[in-house]
Amino acid sequence: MRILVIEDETKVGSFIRRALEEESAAVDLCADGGEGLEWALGGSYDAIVLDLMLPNMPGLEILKRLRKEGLQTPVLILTARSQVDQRVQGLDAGADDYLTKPFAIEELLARIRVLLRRGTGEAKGILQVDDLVLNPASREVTRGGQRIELTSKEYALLEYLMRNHGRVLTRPMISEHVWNLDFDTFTNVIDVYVNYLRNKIDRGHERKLIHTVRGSGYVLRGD
Amino acid sequence: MRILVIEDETKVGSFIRRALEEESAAVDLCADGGEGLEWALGGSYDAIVLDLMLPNMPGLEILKRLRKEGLQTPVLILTARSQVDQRVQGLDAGADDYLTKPFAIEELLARIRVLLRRGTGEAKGILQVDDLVLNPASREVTRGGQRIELTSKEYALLEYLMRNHGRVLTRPMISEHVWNLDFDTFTNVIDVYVNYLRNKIDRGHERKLIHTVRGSGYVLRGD
DNA sequence: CTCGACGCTCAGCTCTTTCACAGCTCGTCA
DNA sequence: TGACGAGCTGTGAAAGAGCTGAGCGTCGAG
Repeated sequence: MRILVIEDETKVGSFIRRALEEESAAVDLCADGGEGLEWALGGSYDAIVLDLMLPNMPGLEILKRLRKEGLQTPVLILTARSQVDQRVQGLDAGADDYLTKPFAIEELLARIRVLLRRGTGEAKGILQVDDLVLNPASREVTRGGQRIELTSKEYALLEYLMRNHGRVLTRPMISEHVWNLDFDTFTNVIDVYVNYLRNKIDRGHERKLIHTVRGSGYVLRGD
Repeated sequence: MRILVIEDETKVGSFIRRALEEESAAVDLCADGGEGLEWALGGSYDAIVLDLMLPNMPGLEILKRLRKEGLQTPVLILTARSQVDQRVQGLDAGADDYLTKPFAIEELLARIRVLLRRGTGEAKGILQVDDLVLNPASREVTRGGQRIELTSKEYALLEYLMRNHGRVLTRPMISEHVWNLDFDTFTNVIDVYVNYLRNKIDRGHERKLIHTVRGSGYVLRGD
């Protein structure tokens, strides 16, 4: 789960970042409007949180440009309470939802989950591959009805695999989405965590869901 | 698939290289501008990734010279966020697309796929010859709906054959694009791998797709 | 402060993949 | 038809990709 937060107030920004990271998201925080636009265009994010009051470039402008470029990523805008008109303009410009400051962080998390769900088209936001089920809202994972306990990183990895099931995910892609690293670390963390996941998810099951694609990466697949 | 990456930051460069190689591309990495120009002109690449900020020679200069020499290879330029003007100049100078740093590797891969597709004119990037189908995005190959498992090299070879189906490909051409070797090694690896592919793709099928052109090379052809 | 959970590194092991090589087959041409 | 060379293929060695158990540092809870 890769999320971009464009917010100039550092306190608010880092607060949001922290909350999202505790939900196992990989978060990029950006305090500048123009910069934020570039990041959004190049970053393949799953969702964007956008403050409408920014230096250099008004948030509304960013939003319009993103949509003009054909970017479909869900955007949640933040506005001051008083600025009703901004909010309306924002929604018109292609925002998917809004929140007025000040807001409860719980509220923000909940709304982001809704947006993510909308994107995948999965019913009720629940991800399912074969008899493996992941509920992002409760962070609960089960296989064949059996509950599986995962650590934060394991969960993040599994969620990424499930949201992209059937697609081969290369190590650089995984490292970017789950670890938020944008360079090669020459470690085998990913292999290690895939192994952890296998032990918890595939061990003892007839049908394996996590498959290695030698020389390429990994793929989560049912059939 | 042969790709040239001209990028002086070694970390970024090797990260890109790795990502592309996991997509079965043959990658040449070059950290110097002048050298990069030579390579690009001499190398018959399918695509070029060009950082605009390079030592010795500005990336823009390289691009202009390439186009002046009549090279049509698709070029994806990388720019720093702030340098909007550079990017514009780059596009004017003949770049096919751009990406601003930092970018998600996934985004880069996706854009390169688009550039490659543009060349071949294939719809949605899916390659098809007779009932043999290759999906570069998911790295999946099927014949007559039947799934075929390929190793990395086998896949790279098949992709090359399919992107050039109907054309006779000589051994030096194959060796350059799939193995990234530019001299004759006096081996018969290519014959060996063509044989592997035949076993997986043509064996048991009435219509053979891989044909030997004695004294020349190989060709993938339907009917 | 202590303990356990977690994130991660590292090194040794396993098994696939890649490739060299040699003997074979088959097409071509005299 | 026979000789030659191009291409095919079975065998096995070497490399390397991936797996996994051991262990270390950090952080938060008790």
